Formats: sequence, C-alpha cells, structure tokens
Amino acid sequence: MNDDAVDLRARNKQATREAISHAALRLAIEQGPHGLALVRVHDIATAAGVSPRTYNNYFSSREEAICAFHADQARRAGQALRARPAGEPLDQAVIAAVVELYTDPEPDRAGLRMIMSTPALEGEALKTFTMAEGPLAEAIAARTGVDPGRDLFPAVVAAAVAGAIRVAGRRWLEPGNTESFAAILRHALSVVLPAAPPEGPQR
Amino acid sequence: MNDDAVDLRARNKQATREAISHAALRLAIEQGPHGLALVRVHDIATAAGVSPRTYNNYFSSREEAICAFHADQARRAGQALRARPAGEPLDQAVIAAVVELYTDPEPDRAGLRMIMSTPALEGEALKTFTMAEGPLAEAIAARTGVDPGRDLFPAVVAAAVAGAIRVAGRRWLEPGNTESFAAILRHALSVVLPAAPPEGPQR
DNA sequence: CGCACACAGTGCGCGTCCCGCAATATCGGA
DNA sequence: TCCGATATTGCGGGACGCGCACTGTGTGCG
Repeated sequence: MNDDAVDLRARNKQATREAISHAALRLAIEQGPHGLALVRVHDIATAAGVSPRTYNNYFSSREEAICAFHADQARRAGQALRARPAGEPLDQAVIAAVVELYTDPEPDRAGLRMIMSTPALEGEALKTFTMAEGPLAEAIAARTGVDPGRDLFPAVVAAAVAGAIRVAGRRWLEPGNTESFAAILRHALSVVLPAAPPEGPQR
Repeated sequence: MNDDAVDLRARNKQATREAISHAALRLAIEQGPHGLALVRVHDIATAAGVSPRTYNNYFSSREEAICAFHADQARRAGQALRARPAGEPLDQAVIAAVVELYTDPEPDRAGLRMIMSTPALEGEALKTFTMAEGPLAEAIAARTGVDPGRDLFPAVVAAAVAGAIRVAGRRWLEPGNTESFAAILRHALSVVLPAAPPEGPQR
C-alpha cells in the first residue's frame, strides 16, 4: 500500500506478488473467457515458481490474483488527479488524469477482454474499481473545496467517472472498433463531466 | 398484459428460489457483516426447507443467493424508465423511475448495510448492478433517439445513474443520516443527470 | 564477526464447497 | 386417471481456503 519500501525484503515480496498475479492473468488468457475453471491453482503457482500454499498467502481466490494489476492501477486514480495543476478546471483535470493513467502503458486488450467477458472476473474487477472511487472522490473534493461529508457531489462524480471508464473500455474492446482508447475515454468522460460543483455554500 | 408465467410450475420454482434467497439473506444478517463464512450452505438449505443440493441448483454461491433480491430489482430499472410518460424530459423521467423503483418497498437497512460492508457480497452486488445497466441504457437510448451502437451517451448515463444510486445508498446507511432515501437519491441523481444527449446527428 | 530473531516459503490436513450424474418424487396437462 | 416433464435429492469426486507448525534465509544487533 505504501511505496516507501526501501526494504529489500518487502521488494521480494512485491516481486513474487506480481509474479503470481502475472502468471494467473497469463494462464487465464490462454484458457480463454470460458475456461476460467480450468485454470487450477496448482498451475498458477507452478508458473509463478512458488508452492500452491504460497499463492494462497497472497491471494485468496483466482479472481483476486488475476485482477490484482487492475486493482493497483485503479488505486492510483486519486493521486493522478492530485498531480494535475491546481488551476485546471475539474473536467479537464479529470480527463487529463484518467487518460494519462490509462494510456501510459496501453492496456492489454486480451487481458481486458478476458476480464470483462467473464462474470466471475468482472465482479472482482468491479469491486476494485469501486474501491478506487474513494480516493478519487477525496481528490475531487479537495480540488473543488467541497466537504465530502456534507455533499454527495464528489462521490457521485467519482462514481460516474469510474462508470464512464468502464463503458469506454467496453466500447474499445468491441470487434469493429478502430478508435484509440484515449479518444473513446475522452468522449465518454465528456458526457458526465460537465457536472459542476454546487454553487455557493447552500444546501 | 401479464408477464407472469401462466405456467404454475414456474411459479413454484420462483417461490422456492425466493425462499432460498430470503433465508440466505436472513441468516447472513443474523451473523453480521463479519460472519459470512459462518453461514453454511447447509443452514441456508435447512432454513429454506430444501436440500443443500437443491440450493445449489438455484445458486452457485452464497453471495449470489444473498444478493438475488437486489439483482431482480435492479433488472427492473429499464422497464421502470420505459413506464414513464413519453414526453417527460430524460432527467425527470430517470429520477422519477429510479425513486419509484427504490422507495416503493423501502429498502431493508440491515440487508443493505450487510451487503455493502462485506467485500465478497459487495462484489456480487456490484456485478448485478452493472448487469442492469444494459437494459437501462437501451431504455435511455429509446427515449432520446440515440443509437447506442454509435454513441456512448446512453451507456455512460446508465453507468452514472447506477453509480449515483450506489453512492446514495451508502450515504443513506451512514450512522448520523436522517434524510429519506428518496431525498438523497434525488440529490445524487441531479448531479449527473443534467447530461444532455448529443445535439443533432453529428459524430 | 557471528548470533539470534523475524519473516517469507512450504507441507500437511481438515472442513467446505461446487457440480455432474443418475434415481426418485411430484406436479401439470390431456 | 394416467403419462410425461421436471423439480428435488443423494452420492461421490475434484478443488479450494486456510489454520498450524516447520524450515531456511536475510536482517539487525551485540
């Protein structure tokens, strides 16, 4: 959760965590959307070079392991927004932050498609996505000067943004699509982001 | 005029389905948010008056059984919107439809709180919520005359609406809250619903 | 320089779950 | 009333999640 780990020990831990997660995703992709049940824990552990028991020390379900990467990335949404210049309007700041976050490494089409077309994985992914709304909402609150405890605006906008990202991802994966993910993302976000913070301190 | 299966057999099936689901939710509430693991399949089945194997014929996981009610309700979002008068503006129609859908039987606080404070259940609930976005998006598309295959507007708005409902639910459950669910719901929806369909047939 | 400690990795075993298969009970319709 | 459809159930296997205890290695202190 903290990246200050200069600790070499923690580094190895993180490395094996990523190794397991990566192996899980890779095997899942190999089996295709309908073969999740065929991805045995034993296979994941072997592919990652650890024992099945160790795998279980890091993740308590295949879904969790497979979606770990997206979870980590989603967690960065809040700080991505905070990194935008302070004067920037909310809508532009959010769009810029999200586009940057989700296009720096162009998302893996196969992985995304795998997750979005597998109910069990989709549930896990949605959970992590929702978890990321909290930090994002706080960042929005900080930028707009709204008290998140008093007004729903930050949380609702954060949820809407997360939803727009999901929809954009879905569209991007559609067979006949030719547009870039960034373009779709901007379009989707522009639908919900005109939302303006409540005027004045009323209500 | 009736979508109720004239088939009496299907009725019984639906009845036992609800019996199992209801029993599952009740037991889960009894155990509290941290005792989901203590709700054994055997207990649910016994409480519902069926065998464990039958329980498994209806649901493939505890989470699914517990969240079945919310799933069914979420599925009605689309038709709730279609039931609104045709001339009504999109924002008012959606707000009216959603408020009606989620306040006719006032939601069960304990059940909602149970689900939202249990990660495993939350994932399942989010999945069902997301599933409901499809029909809702189609209804929005039909009302606005937008082709959902060409424009993201319907899907994005549907996702935003679902997000707003979630946020409203969360706020409603907060300890110090005194407002009615309907009021919170209207407020949350009003943040994202100013969104207007794309002008003209461009893009 | 070495030692004791903390902690990641591992093996084992138990309890539970999910589900395919096949037999049985039950109910609706002709 | 009887037949066919299907809902329910029992059984058994494969897999999983996790607590517990042990081992081996890197860490920091004396």
